[in-house]
Amino acid sequence: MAARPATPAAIAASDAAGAGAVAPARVPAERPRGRPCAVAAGLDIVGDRWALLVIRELLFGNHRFDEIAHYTGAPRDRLTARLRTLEAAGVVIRRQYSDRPPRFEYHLTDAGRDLAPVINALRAWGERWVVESPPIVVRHACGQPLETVTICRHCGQKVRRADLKLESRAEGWEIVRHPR
Amino acid sequence: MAARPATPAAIAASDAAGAGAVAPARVPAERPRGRPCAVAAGLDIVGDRWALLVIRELLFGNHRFDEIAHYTGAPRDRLTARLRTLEAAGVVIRRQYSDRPPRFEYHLTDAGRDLAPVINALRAWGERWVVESPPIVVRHACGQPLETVTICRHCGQKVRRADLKLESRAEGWEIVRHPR
DNA sequence: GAGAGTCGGTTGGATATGGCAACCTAGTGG
DNA sequence: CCACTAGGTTGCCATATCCAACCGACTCTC
Repeated sequence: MAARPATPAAIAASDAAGAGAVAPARVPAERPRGRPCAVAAGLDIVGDRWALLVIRELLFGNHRFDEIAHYTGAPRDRLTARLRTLEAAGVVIRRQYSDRPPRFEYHLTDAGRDLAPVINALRAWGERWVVESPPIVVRHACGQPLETVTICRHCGQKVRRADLKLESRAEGWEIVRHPR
Repeated sequence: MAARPATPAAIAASDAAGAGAVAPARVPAERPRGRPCAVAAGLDIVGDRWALLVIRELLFGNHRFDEIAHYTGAPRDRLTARLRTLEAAGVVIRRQYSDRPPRFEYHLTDAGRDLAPVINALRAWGERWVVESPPIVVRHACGQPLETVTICRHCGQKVRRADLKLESRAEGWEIVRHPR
């Protein structure tokens, strides 16, 4: 598996190095509270108001600051800060495409592209439970509107909640104490 | 907090009657900017720092205020506020299980349970790109650690990004101007 | 019947973050 | 010279968030 640049430690380190003069950033540093969990760790990176929308636009093929600002609706200063933290987390890379004047584009790394399933799951949920009619239609190669099913890679069966067994490896953070 | 006008709450209620009928919902009034999009609409409901962690715990079987506060690490006042907005959005319901003293539990609605794929996708991403070793192991019924694949329901093929065709139905919000 | 503990919150105050418009720099085009 | 573009930065203010402390209505234990 590829490099894993996104550990909170790495972020904290690169932030301390003081590369940019921007936003003191909400770097995770520590999450002393709460269950240790990959979900929480992921949310530390993409769990704010704009991050996933930025990544949506990058997946759509909009790579420039003004495009992203326009299509997400994020305030420009927030966008600047978020792009920096996403870069520090290894989710996007900033690429200069013009020397003079200096101009930049933002692209997804492998880690960033790998967020597509998260966004698709969220889109599916939003379409089902929130919006009236989908403002964006995603079609699969087969020509039909995309409807996704999640299956287990090992056995090929559809994943149902009842079929999952959870096991906590963190002491003091047991799961399901009262399975009500 | 401006109570979110019972958008999806109505859906859950009318779900029984409404066959395949979708959402008498209206797109959240309060996102005047940015591309209209089910992802953004979803994030308006579960896109803050704590919402998905709360839902994670409810999926784990922890239904009481103190449990949720402890396992998520959310400050109690934030938790109160988030539970209220999630309730207003129809994602959780608040259930009294004791009259005297008054005591309450929080449970997921169908809409809330339907967020499991989002959380699983996020867990997969976090395990791959953020954490060193998964603090929680999810096993499928087949006995193997769960690894998920997303497939298209129509054709059964694995969904790859290159196979997706996007089509915006919102005027002025076209997609992919430079598919770089 | 005194004291401690449980549960589901509120309250107050400090701090961090977000939103907005205006501004800046270094160019290009006319 | 002027207008315009891209990619931000700055200042100001409003709101959200964090945290610890507190509270009310019980129950449990001694």
